[in-house]
Amino acid sequence: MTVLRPVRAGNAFEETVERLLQAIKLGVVPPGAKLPPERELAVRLGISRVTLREAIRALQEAGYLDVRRGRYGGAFVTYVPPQPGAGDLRRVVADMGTADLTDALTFRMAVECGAAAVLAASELTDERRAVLRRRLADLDGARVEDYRRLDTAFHLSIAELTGSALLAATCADARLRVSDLLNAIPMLQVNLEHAASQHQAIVAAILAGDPEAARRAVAEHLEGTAALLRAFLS
Amino acid sequence: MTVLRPVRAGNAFEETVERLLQAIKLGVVPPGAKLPPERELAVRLGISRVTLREAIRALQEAGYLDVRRGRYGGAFVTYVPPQPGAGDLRRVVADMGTADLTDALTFRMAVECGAAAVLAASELTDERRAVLRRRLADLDGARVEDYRRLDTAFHLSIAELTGSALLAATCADARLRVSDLLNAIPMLQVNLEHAASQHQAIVAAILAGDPEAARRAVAEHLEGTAALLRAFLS
DNA sequence: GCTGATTGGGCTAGTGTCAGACCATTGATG
DNA sequence: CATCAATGGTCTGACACTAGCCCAATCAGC
Repeated sequence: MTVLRPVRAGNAFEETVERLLQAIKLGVVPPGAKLPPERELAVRLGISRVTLREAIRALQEAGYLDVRRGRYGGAFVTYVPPQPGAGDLRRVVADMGTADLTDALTFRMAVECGAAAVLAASELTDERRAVLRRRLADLDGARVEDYRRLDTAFHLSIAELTGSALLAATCADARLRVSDLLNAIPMLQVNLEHAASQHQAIVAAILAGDPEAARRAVAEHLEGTAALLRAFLS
Repeated sequence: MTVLRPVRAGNAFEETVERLLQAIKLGVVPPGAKLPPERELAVRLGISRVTLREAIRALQEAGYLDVRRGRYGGAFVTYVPPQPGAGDLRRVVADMGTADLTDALTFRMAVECGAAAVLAASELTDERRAVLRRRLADLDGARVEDYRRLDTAFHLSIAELTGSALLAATCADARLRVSDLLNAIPMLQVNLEHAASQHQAIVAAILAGDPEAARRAVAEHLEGTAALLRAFLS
């Protein structure tokens, strides 16, 4: 009876905190940048300013934001994704729980594979092809501290380019559910090079209009980190 | 900025109505059956009984439910999916709007293809293989009035069998977004036979452990109805 | 026909959330 | 140095939602 699940994940405050954390951790609002003004953000999130401010204050107290008043003020992101040591990963995996982890990994695999296949099967305008190439190039030239953010941007742009807002939102959600885990994985040179060639394969398959190859390329790419994470479940 | 989208789709009442309608229209609670008792349902939906009752009353007034008091009472489903005439389809498609329709179709394509591929790639227990075969058999032997419900059950069971609650919920959501459209499509003998062979191909690919074939089979299956619906957009 | 368990129906007090108005602070600009 | 636009900070009255309690109806089984 999966359909009679809870209607809402929490109260408005909790969900807002979660959403802002998503924007911060996924690097949608990078370190040093500021969130949109409260009034505008409240409208976009579909909540009242009061509730939004409570959420912002919570994140401020938790050290994610620095809030400044006055013109040119705002809520500035102070959070910088931690450089992981190997010890962290075991803890983060344990924190999440086996069931949630496998659920999240399965979910992400299905959704991202589906998005890539759909994108490959669609007629792509030159403009959209350019966006995809651009994201790939950004990632290739990324400095280590920007890597996760640009990697996220690359993966999300695949879903966004399908033109489906629902699909984009779902992929963002799937990504967030594993972001703490990804952040805890050490970035080794071998892995980065491996990932880079996989990213290229994904883009090549999409641009070639080959859904099967696109799906396979994404599956292989995700299976790498998934296997790594599952290894920590024992 | 897909991540700064609205935090909630509506108030608790609206979302509850939507969810119950989902259960009814998808046939999770078939005609003549009754919803769980209010107290239990309120807990499962994570809302108060007051709000739940408002939603139930709305559905009662809209003719979806028949509510009876006393022991062995409850909220009984009276809704029977309409036998469509061709004229309805154009209206339903127009009601939905071009953007929402293409979004929903893209979303469903991605999510269901992803689920089938993931399921095909996983190690399936004999029990799970049996469930899949059973759903297929149910559908083959279905009477016309049960067809949509069993078709839904078949499609959803693919997502559920992956073991990912997130994926199952997402597929249910995707299905609901097109359910009004599917209900408006006349069920012609040719189409049903066509669908039956496609369903068989899907199951065969999954049981054979072939993600590529599974994805392709689902894509072909969904593309049929998608093309039909898109034709009504002109 | 009684009885008791089960279920919907209704009430109340307390908390969460909202919309909108107004105040306080900041800093670029003239 | 005065101004003013942009932004966070605060308050208020109204409405939505909740938890918990008790009432009313129904019907299987004794």
